[in-house]
Amino acid sequence: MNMNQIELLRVLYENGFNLSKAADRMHVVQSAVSRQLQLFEEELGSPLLTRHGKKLTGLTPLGQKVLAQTQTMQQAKKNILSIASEYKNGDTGILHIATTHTQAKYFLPKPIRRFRDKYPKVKVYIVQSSPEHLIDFLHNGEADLAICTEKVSEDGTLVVKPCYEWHHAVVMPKQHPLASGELTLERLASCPVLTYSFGFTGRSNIEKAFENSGLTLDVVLAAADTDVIKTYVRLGLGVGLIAEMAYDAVADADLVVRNLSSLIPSSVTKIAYLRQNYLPAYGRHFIEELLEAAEDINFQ
Amino acid sequence: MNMNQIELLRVLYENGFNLSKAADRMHVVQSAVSRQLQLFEEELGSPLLTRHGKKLTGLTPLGQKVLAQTQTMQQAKKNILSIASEYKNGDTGILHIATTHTQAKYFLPKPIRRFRDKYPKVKVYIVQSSPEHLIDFLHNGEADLAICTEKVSEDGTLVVKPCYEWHHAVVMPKQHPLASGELTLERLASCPVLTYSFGFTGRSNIEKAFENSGLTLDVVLAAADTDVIKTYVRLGLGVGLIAEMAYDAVADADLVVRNLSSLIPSSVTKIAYLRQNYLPAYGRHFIEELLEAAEDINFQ
DNA sequence: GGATTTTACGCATTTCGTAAGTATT
DNA sequence: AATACTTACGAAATGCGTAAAATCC
Repeated sequence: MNMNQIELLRVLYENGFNLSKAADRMHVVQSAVSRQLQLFEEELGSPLLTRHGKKLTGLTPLGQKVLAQTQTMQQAKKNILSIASEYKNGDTGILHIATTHTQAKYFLPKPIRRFRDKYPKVKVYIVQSSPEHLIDFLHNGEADLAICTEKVSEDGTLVVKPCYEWHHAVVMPKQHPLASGELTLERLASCPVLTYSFGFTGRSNIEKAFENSGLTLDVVLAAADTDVIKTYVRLGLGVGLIAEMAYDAVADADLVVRNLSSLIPSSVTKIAYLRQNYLPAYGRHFIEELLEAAEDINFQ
Repeated sequence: MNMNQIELLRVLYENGFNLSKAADRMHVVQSAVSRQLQLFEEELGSPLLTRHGKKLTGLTPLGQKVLAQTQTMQQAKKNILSIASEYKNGDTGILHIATTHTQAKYFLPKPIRRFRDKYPKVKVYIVQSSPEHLIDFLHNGEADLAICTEKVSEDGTLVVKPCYEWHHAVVMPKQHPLASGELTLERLASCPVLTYSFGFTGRSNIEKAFENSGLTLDVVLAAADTDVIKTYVRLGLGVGLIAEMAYDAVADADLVVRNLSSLIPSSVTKIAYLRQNYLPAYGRHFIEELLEAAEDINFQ
């Protein structure tokens, strides 16, 4: 068993069990990986992959379990290189942050700015995606940290730190009827509503609030992106249910914002990373920056 | 970076950073490991080991961190071989159980007997030691499971399952004054006491009970082993504070036993194993046997 | 027939072992 | 003086690439 065989299994998995593509990915010829796979299976005494004739079709039950182990091995290898690089190069490196549009635009700017002042030689790459994919990015090594509000299941492989608590707010044009009078779920339910797509930015908490009241929300437009929602609110399509921090007092001065903290359960944005993923010192400091920025919000 | 270099670091650590011994352990000549170490350090760009001249003296900070990673890599490698072996050989293998004398003698016999009936081809090796070393056995791969009452700190690397709850009891010769009348901590404190050594079989709970009452226990003999304690109780050295399940109604019929459940906090014996250690099916079934045997005790 | 995997064989690289040299205690 | 580590060099083993054959769709 050697590193290349370990890597091969993962690369095969990521490339539809296509030996030729896996060979390309690993910068060797097909015959080489074919041979290595044979040797690996021979050593283990059982096939790792299912075949139709010669063609590889998937993992055997054994292969699935072995794949899981190879992933921790490769993570450890990656960690070793990362640790060594940290010692050699000091405060240089890349931090891959998986997050959503809302966090990237309304929460991260300040902590990232402060982080960059302290660690000018560390590059910060924001990997933006839908919440359900953020954790995947952690697992497949495309991100070091995930910052998200929903879908963070604690399965023991993740370290999850609560970051800050926030509420939703409703935004609407100034002349809208909801702009005055008491705000109730009933009145909200009577309006066309624009809000986040399923799985985005606390959408599930919005659902929950209305379900508990036996009301149905009339969502006429769902978007992943607060700016899209605000754009259509301005066009008069309805009121926007957005994260409170996504309202900008200056840029959104033409809109009325009303807090929904008493109507919709608060959401908690969390920081997550793989327990087995080594975070260099600058990564840990970045988390500290996030938590400091979060305190400003939690105690405001 | 290859597997041998990874293994080398751990073997060096386990052999006092002695290259020659490490070479023996790995069944290669010294010059080979010397060269491999150089190559590894060269690849990482910094030394892993501190040196006085040519002699290796210890790990650098980098080496310490890398060692931690190499250990997870080797664990994963071990898991792969174990998984493959499980597929090839079915219900055969070895289960290494780290535990103390008390558990081995008074709790394990029944579940092990039942387990052996179901898995006759699995060998059960009991690695007996002091509680403080049991967890070490897990970490250095000498045991798959640990069964112990004390010193199980949950640091995230362990899976800890509570197994059964039990109390201490006091045993004494039949004519002893404590054999009749109300049992109190005061009366116990007035007797010479024989009990477990520090760190053994709930000894800390005994301490706690007396400390809370402001009483001092007069321990005239401490042993790791219930049978030793009972032997000296029979010689009249004092009363024995032992685990309730260590009293055998038949063999110990010459002794009086009195329950201390109202005086000394109950202890919980736990099952622990490394989260990252792959347990074959028979290992998981063994845990089930333990938990079943535990239920008989908990609900008796 | 195009794509994919396997097999065969020679070449290149890596790793090891022997042996000698250098440093440490 | 004995033990421990490094260096040098030839030998063995390992892994790769080219090319051709076999198989799949």
